[in-house]
Amino acid sequence: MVTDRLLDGRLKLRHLVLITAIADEGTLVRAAESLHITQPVVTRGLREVEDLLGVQLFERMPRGVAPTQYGGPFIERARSVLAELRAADEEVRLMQTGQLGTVTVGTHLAGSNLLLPRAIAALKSDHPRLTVVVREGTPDTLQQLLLSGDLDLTVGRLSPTVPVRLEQERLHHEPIRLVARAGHPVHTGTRGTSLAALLAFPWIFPVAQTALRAELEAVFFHEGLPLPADRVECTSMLTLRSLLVSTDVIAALPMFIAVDDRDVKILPTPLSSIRRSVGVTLPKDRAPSPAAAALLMHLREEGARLAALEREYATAEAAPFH
Amino acid sequence: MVTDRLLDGRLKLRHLVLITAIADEGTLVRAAESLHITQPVVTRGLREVEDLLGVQLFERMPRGVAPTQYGGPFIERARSVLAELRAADEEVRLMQTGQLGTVTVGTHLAGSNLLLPRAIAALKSDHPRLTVVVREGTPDTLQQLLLSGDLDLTVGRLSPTVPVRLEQERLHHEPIRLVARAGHPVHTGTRGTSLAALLAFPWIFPVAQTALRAELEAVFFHEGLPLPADRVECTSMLTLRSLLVSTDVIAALPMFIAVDDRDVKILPTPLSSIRRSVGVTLPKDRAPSPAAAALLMHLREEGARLAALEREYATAEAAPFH
DNA sequence: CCGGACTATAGCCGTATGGGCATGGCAGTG
DNA sequence: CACTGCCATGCCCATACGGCTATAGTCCGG
Repeated sequence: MVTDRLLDGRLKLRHLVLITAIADEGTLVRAAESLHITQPVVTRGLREVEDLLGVQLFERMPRGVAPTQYGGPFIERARSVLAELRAADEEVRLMQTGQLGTVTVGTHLAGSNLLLPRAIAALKSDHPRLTVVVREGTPDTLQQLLLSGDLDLTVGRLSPTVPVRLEQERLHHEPIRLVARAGHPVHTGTRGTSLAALLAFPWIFPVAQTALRAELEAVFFHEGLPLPADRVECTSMLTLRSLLVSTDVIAALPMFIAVDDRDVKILPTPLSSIRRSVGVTLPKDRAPSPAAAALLMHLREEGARLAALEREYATAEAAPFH
Repeated sequence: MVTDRLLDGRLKLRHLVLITAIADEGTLVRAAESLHITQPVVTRGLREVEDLLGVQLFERMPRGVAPTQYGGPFIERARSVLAELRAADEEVRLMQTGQLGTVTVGTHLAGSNLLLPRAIAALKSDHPRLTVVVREGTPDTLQQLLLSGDLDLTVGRLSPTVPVRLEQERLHHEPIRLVARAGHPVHTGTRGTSLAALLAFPWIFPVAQTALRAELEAVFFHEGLPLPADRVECTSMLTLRSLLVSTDVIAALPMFIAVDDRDVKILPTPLSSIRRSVGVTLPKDRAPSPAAAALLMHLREEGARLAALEREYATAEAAPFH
């Protein structure tokens, strides 16, 4: 395998630098100057390469040296090798500063509608060459991917069960609200909007095993109510919204998803116990890549902004004239 | 200029080989085996590169090592650098053996119709990747180009004036014959085909300054005849042939050009004094490039073949029943 | 809990490397 | 003819390079 004459250790990168310098300067003396060494060293270095290749690279002339038939192509190769190395160096540096690279982020519904898109947008305007990969999945799938190293981080509702080797960071609270379509009878109805009254309508429930589902069930249990009899379990956000606007279904949605949608109205029904944190989850042991760190920074920024927004909404809801 | 961390002399090609070996083997121990060195050397070498780059290239795991985010791209770069070097090596070797490269050959009419094309064809079937450049020109132009190094060699009628620093090599004799078109009156005429009788027709003469022209003039002088009154001087072979087949013109042509052409018939008029050698001219000082040497070899081969052909024709012409 | 498979660290060593200086030779040029 | 650029050669020297051995540390599987 190491049968190449060139790669058996005798040829050094120095030699390539030397060759290109000679080619650039046209003279051994000037090449020596440009490399801050003495001329005999250049002569010897050139000799070494030529002996190694068994070929004369430069023709010696009274006014300097000129590439031979072999020299020309070889010089070009040398240049391209050096350029490649410089590029490799540059690449590493860019990756170090997070200007180049890939960050793979997992998400599951909560946080993915506002927090993540905003953070990605901000990240991209900072570092356009950064690649962001977003993968959707259920929380436990995503945790697997995090642990196996296929994901840099996940954004979403923080789970109460803290898996070892993963750490969570809260970014903002995103309250859950019950919603129904804009023209839904409940908005004008006389039966009120108590949880019990809403049991008469069909519901969309979060699919089992999600944190939100568990919380929602806890609410019903806490109020001593049965789960709605007529319910659909749905993971697809698109399907969910379609059902929501075209039928009389009731759903529990993260507040910011509901707020953003004109065809959907939030019900005043209190769900005080459901107020869980949205944040990022990332592996505890290994440090995030620079790219991941950059995204994380923007997630924190946008998270803080959303937290401020939430406080506004909270006070607005508390006000009597709403 | 030498500000690159990578190229300041600390990074060695060894390191690149090392990195790729590690990537290939997946284990420092196996990499060490494949390089026929001991494992600590590999560990240290890897450390050196990582320190140099300020980045971890491989993640150490209990069962071996795995490329990090930085490692992957860098390994690819390293591979491509090494591949480039191998290619450079290969290229030089191919050029050395004449399998790759360029040979530039000059030619002026004689020899260019059979000898050169055949030699080129033979060369190409040997070394398909060899580039052959053919330049046409007058003998003195070509000699200039030979001396300046723009030509590797020329093929053509050997000139009697031997320029210093150039040497000639005879390949075959190519006799000159007088020719006329197939239906030309001279073939059936009663006035014979003596040179004197031919003076009545128009002629095409080689352009001044060529060896052939001088020789032709010498023939007329020797026989005590004036030059034909009606004559055209022509360098273009295409034009010449066109005139030859469409008019009653007489021309002097190298035998093998005439032999090859069905529309043209050779006149039996003897031109004994015109029988000059065709051969190659090449610079005396510098050795021919491998590519040029390869072409030269084929020129000699084809030259010998043509010389044999010439002997056949000569005996055929001498025979009484012709 | 031990053994096996890796990697990491430390210390050692000969020699090739990469540099310098001085000098010589050679081909144009004034 | 002497001068001026260049390149080539020879000799010298410190050091870093590229190996080695021995050993320790860590994780996993049985």
